[in-house]
Amino acid sequence: MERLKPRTLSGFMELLPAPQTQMRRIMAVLRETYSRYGFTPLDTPVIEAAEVLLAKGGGETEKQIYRFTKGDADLALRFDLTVPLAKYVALHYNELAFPFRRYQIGKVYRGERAQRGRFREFYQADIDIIGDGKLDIANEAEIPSIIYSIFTKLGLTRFQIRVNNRKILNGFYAMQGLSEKSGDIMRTVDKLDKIGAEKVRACLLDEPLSLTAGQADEIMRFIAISGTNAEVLSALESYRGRSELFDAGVDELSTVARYLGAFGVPEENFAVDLTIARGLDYYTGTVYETTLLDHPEIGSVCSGGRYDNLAEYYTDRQLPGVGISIGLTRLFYVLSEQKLLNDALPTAPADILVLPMTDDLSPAVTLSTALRAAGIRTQLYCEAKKFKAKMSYADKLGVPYVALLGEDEIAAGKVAVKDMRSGEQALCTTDEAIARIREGVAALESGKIILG
RNA sequence: GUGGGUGUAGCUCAGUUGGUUAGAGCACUGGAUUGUGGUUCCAGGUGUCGAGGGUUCGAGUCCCUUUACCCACCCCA
Repeated sequence: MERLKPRTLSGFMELLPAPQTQMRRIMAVLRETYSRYGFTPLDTPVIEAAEVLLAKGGGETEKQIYRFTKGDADLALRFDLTVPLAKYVALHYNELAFPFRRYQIGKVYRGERAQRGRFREFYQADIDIIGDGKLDIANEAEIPSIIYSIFTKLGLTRFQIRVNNRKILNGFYAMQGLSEKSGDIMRTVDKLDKIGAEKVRACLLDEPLSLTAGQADEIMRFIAISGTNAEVLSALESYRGRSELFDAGVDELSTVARYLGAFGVPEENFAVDLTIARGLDYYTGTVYETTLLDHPEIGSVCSGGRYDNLAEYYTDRQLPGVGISIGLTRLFYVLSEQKLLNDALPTAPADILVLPMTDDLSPAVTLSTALRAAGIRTQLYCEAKKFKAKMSYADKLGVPYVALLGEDEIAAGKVAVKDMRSGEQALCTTDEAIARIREGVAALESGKIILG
């Protein structure tokens, strides 16, 4: 028979059991943290009607979306979680309580060329707060505080949540008479870290932007504003009075910075940064971008912002919101590549493997049941293989403990518990075994997911 | 969509100016060792050399086409 060569599509992440366990651990931290801030879990279909996902139309989305037909139905795979949220909120408006706070961790699909750290199928972990008509500015400070909480819990310390405000940028460009070109200018300025000030200035002067030297210098002077958060905000004050939009943006940014401290985010973990713009054009106010200070080459691992009208394509109601998305697949890929994942944490599917040494499995079944009842993750090895093969299996799984049940142990009413790391073995009663394993597992689990 | 690179064993890769039967490490399986794994030693390899065509006495090697993957750009998480 001709066999097909097994393969996984490019741009689709497929993990082995141990890294999959590490991935799940990170997801668990996200769920717990989101939940602790009062967000409700949401799940929406991966497939939606193409017209729903493409309501906005045009641009990159249309080019990258996976679209297909099934019978007469024109269908597409979701390319983010925000558009499905907009549909969901518009559809279920009457049954939801506002502000509506939801989190969603799900796979999204983009049919673009796969690349290092860029996937065609990847997890996004989104949180959004949707208001009915209005949404207070304080929400825009709470969102990054959640990111701070998550990153800290994962074990990261050297990271920075960079914050800016689109109103400041749009107001500033309006002052310069450059409103028309503001989008392209922002995209160019956004590359400052990557290509440097000289090249950014050159891009501003070149086609298609073709700014005057005076305009370019004014922009370069503006984005060069840096220093502590207080210093940047105070520098912005000198531009006041020339654009209502700009002034509103400065007010918002100042408020967000002030609240962030109250939410417990240390000064060193967030920075007011005037170069942050974010590509997505639906942001209208605060924008965020989070980077790891020791790995700037990674770029943003989490970004988001404020939008004034989430569901405009589906309802007449004004539904402003603020949200952020963690690119989980990319984050995991990068952490794994940089060897930042804590491999001391157990990745075995069980805490103990019970190895029966007798033909009759009954005593082993009884023991396994007792261990499971005590909350210990237990795998029972049923196969009648050689002892060496059984031990080798335990080793490959990476289980920290093995329980040996042979005739001697059964006769004594005990079990031999072997610690696979030290090689030490002790004859225990079932209760003693439970206590010993619990203690050992608790010690193993106590580490952070990511090394400092 | 644009530009560059690479396809040889499950994985990472050698393979000389074209020359007999295509190799290594790792992984995997068995044994040394019938109640002790992770160390050591021994044994185990037909793989359409990505696919199709061409040049040649002869192609893994040279040429053309094609396809897949990788990297960068665009854009993004």
